[in-house]
Amino acid sequence: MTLPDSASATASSQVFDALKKDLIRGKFKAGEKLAISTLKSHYRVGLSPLREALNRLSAYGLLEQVNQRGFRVPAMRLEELNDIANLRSQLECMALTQAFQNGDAEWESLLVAAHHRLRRADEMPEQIEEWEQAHLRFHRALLAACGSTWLLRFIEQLHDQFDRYRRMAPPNPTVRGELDAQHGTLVEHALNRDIAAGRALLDDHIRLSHDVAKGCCQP
Amino acid sequence: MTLPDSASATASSQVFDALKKDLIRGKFKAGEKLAISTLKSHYRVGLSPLREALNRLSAYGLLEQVNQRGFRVPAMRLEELNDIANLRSQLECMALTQAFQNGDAEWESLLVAAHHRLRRADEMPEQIEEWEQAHLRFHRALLAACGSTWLLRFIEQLHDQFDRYRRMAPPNPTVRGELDAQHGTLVEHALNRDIAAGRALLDDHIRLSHDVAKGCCQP
DNA sequence: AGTCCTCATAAAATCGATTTTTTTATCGAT
DNA sequence: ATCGATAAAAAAATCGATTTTATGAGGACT
Repeated sequence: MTLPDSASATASSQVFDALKKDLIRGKFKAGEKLAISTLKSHYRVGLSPLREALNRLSAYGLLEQVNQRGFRVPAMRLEELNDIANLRSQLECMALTQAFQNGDAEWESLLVAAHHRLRRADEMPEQIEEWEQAHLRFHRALLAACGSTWLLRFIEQLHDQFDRYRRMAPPNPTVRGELDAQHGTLVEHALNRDIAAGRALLDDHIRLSHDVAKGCCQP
Repeated sequence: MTLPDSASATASSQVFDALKKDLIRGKFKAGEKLAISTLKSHYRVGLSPLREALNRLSAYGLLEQVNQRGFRVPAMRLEELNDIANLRSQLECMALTQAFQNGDAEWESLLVAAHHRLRRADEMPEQIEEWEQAHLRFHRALLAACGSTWLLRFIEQLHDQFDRYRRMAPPNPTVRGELDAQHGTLVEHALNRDIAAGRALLDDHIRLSHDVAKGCCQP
């Protein structure tokens, strides 16, 4: 008897998820070449599902593939971080505008709920992964009502890219407190449908995270 | 002795390219489920490279993958076409602004060259694939100098999505002539660095293509 | 010394077969 | 007749082995 899993995970998708998480977490060195046989034993999967996951990850932009010489973790370049942060700011402000216009009561309550979970996670600084997940979900919830599937897709992709840099950088408790406070204010602006204030604050928020993330490129 | 190929293509990347082309061309029915064994014999490749290509294509958004039940060609929905066209317009106008600001002489000459090739292709209406390639390259060249790798990446992805709809729609010779003319005017605006005119025209251009492409959803 | 070749090794890519899961077909019970 | 269970067939996913290609060490030649 098999469990009625939400979506019975194949080995491919499991190792995809695990690898994605580890790549964003910074478990691998930037620029490192991945040794397939090592990954195989580490993630306990066969060659085929592993290669399928690696192929998906390079199409997603978390790996680089060169044709006859395997897979490589992308380098961390300040120039690219700037590109990611700038674009992220533009796209998220675009989405915020639409979300504030289209969002209904259901959106509001999901956003408030996501924010509540994030504040709970703020209180337990030792559980990093829980906070990271709550944080990602909060930002998703903020823009979820924007109405554009493709915009959300690109924003998610940029967010993952951005996090790869941010999580590599040394933490800054002062700034961290400020960032946390901004989340609450963002919710207020959302409930007030104050687009101008929301955009300005989200832009600040990303700029501030950007400053933190820069710490990973020039030590 | 092996040929010093530009980048020795693996079976995976070859079938990826071929499948991508066929998907955009509309060789498969929308919503169709892909029969792996059929593809295998059609593209003359083994299972592993084929599956790797399919995985890449679903990460790219040209296929949908459901975990234990294979790969499916995405349906064509008017709503999605609208989303793609809107976002494409926004992102391309963004890129155009930056390209007009940053573009140097090299950019100008590559753009003029790409336009020249496109006009040549216009003259031979029977060679569709050649025109399609020239057209894609022209639009790439127009925005190439924008300076943002990630923006270009997303635009390329949206362009592929858009083309899947456009190429399914019945051709409209009248509009087609107008669209062709717009390409020339876009080059003029680029050389004049007239950002406002360029954005307005590019927006029109996409809107007009959008109208044509709509023909595929409601026959 | 430096460059170019050759061979040995390691890694990537591919194949064919096997295992697992889904889909379809069949049959019996209500 | 419809529903549900079961068995057979088909398809997807995975494995292990093989083939192909890149990498690196050694040696001959200029």
